[in-house]
Amino acid sequence: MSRRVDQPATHARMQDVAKRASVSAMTVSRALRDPSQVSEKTRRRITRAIRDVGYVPNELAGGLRTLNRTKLVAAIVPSVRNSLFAATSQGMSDALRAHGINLMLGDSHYSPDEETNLVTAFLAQRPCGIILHDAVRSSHTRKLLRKASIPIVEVGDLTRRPLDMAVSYSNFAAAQAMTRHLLARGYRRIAFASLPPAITARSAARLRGYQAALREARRHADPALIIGVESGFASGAEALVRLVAAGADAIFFAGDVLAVGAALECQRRGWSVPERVALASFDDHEIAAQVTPALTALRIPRYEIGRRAAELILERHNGVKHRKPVVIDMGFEIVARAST
Amino acid sequence: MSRRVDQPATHARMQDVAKRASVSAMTVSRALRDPSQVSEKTRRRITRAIRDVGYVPNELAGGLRTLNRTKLVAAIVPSVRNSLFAATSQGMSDALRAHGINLMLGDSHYSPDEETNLVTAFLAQRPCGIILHDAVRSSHTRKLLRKASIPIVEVGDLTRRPLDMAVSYSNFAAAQAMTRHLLARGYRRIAFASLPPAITARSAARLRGYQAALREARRHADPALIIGVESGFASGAEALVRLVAAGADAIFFAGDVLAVGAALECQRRGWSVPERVALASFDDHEIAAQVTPALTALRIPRYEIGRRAAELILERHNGVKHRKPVVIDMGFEIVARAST
DNA sequence: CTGTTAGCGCGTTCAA
DNA sequence: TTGAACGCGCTAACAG
Repeated sequence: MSRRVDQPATHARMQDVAKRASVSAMTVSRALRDPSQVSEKTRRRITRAIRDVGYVPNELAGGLRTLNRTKLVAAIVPSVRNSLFAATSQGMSDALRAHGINLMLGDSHYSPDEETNLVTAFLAQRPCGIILHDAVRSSHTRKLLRKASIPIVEVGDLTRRPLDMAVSYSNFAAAQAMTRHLLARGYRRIAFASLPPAITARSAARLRGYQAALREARRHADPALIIGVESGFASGAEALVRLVAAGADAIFFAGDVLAVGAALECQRRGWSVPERVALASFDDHEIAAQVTPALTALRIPRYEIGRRAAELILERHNGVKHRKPVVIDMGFEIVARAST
Repeated sequence: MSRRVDQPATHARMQDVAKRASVSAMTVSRALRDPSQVSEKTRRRITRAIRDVGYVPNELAGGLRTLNRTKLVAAIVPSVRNSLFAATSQGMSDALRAHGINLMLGDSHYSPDEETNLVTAFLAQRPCGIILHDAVRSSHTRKLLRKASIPIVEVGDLTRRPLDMAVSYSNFAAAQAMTRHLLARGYRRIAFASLPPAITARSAARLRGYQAALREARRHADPALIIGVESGFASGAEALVRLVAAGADAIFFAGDVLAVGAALECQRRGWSVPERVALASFDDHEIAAQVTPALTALRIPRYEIGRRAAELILERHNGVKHRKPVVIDMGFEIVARAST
């Protein structure tokens, strides 16, 4: 060992491998990145030496030298544990892993400020790409992102002017489609319950979709039938009671598991669905199909969105030139079930 | 700019900031890491210059220089999207963020081989700590982990001999406690349904806990009442039917959302719970409390486990010497509800 | 309080 | 096919 004594134990360096294989570090480097440049015999000695000393290449140093970038893609979602965003994260993770790139994941707790801080913290790690669920508000941060000149994908909603690229479904179109579905089924007093302002941008787009559908049908949106509620099953149950009291004959729950909470509350109260009130859900959680009656829901391709977003970054990484701006609409689907 | 022309745009360097503020790079470095060492006036110039050029410190280079480590903690869970593991990931993420450290997250898809590959890929990034949900089997990989000489925390189960540290609940004790609960309620033919072999280690520990409780009560475990099933609501429903047919008067679902699936199936069939059959769940999913009747469940502090695991890494990082081996039992709780 | 020198581990470039 | 020198961006150690 040429290393200084008194040093805490650390990883073996390429140099250590080289010494053991009686070659130079350079040859080890080549053997790892393009084995064809190294003779069979030398290669075998090196491979052995790598195992012997337990060498793990230092991507930190390598990244600094080559691109000043790590083989990491950073992603920011509103919540790590929320199963909807987790599905998207899974899509990213799977696609990236297949190409030897790893995922750096953080969440904003639905706070624009935290998101801003996280962006900076992530950029400091020099990722080779970044995926943002929500649009970044701070103009300084947007500037930093552009300056980073790495591929950026936004996935929370379709946007006309992405920072760089966007992969999503349209919150507006999805809400509009579900409202049309309810109108087509003959419901006249369709209520809309969505999450609180924290996620304004998306909630607002959904509300506009709902209103647009009503307008098309020459119907007036009764303000008493539009409410914002907290997340969670219990909130769904509460919203149900309030909206039925306000005369709703159908409720479109535009977020989280609200619709499931409402469905379970109907069971407890013995309210028949959809006779007394019809229920529709924004996301098709696995549980939505299991309650009685099964819930009509929008199926959003969340996993696929994550996968596609990661693929875009990989493509760019491999030199593919996209004609900017790239905006990919991954669509959605209405799964009509017994609740409407 | 001193940078070579023809170079693709890239981040500003500390040098660029220094030039703009008419100081040396070293002063910029100090202003960032210990502002008290720099005069007020200089500091202001530097702060301004940083904003002007949109400088984001390069942790890649800094990490290489200081510790040969990034400010990243790597974590490997069986599945990114599964809400149970996601809760643990959230705990890690929150605790780390509070200390300016980021999370590198990957999943093994429940495969020991993929986990092994991922460990190597992660170590190559030189994280300052690593959190593993499942115990690493490959002895070569275990060797690499030890050689990395970074804090390692295992969180999937309590173990006698952790690689380094462990934070978890005891799968054995939890299953034993729930089985005792069912015995105390007077059930005589208690069935056990758990997930398939992929997660053997934990499933096996749970099975042993179940068997131990029966033995204590001088009861024989009827092999017909012990089954392994796939994950998902539908599997829970199927298992319910099979086990009731086999004469079970209580079923302990030792994994995933099986118990919820069974509860919903009981509703559909009009089977009264717990009269016809009692149901108990391993994890206290939010939905477990919402179905009718509400499910008795084990409350596992998954978020807290993630948080504590991250904290252990941070402590070690800050020089705290733990008396090895560190094994922290975070316990569990039985939430008795109407289903038993 | 501020600047200079040197080098973290690797890969590019050039020479042998 | 292999090796030596240099530098990626930053910071520890030492000077001034």
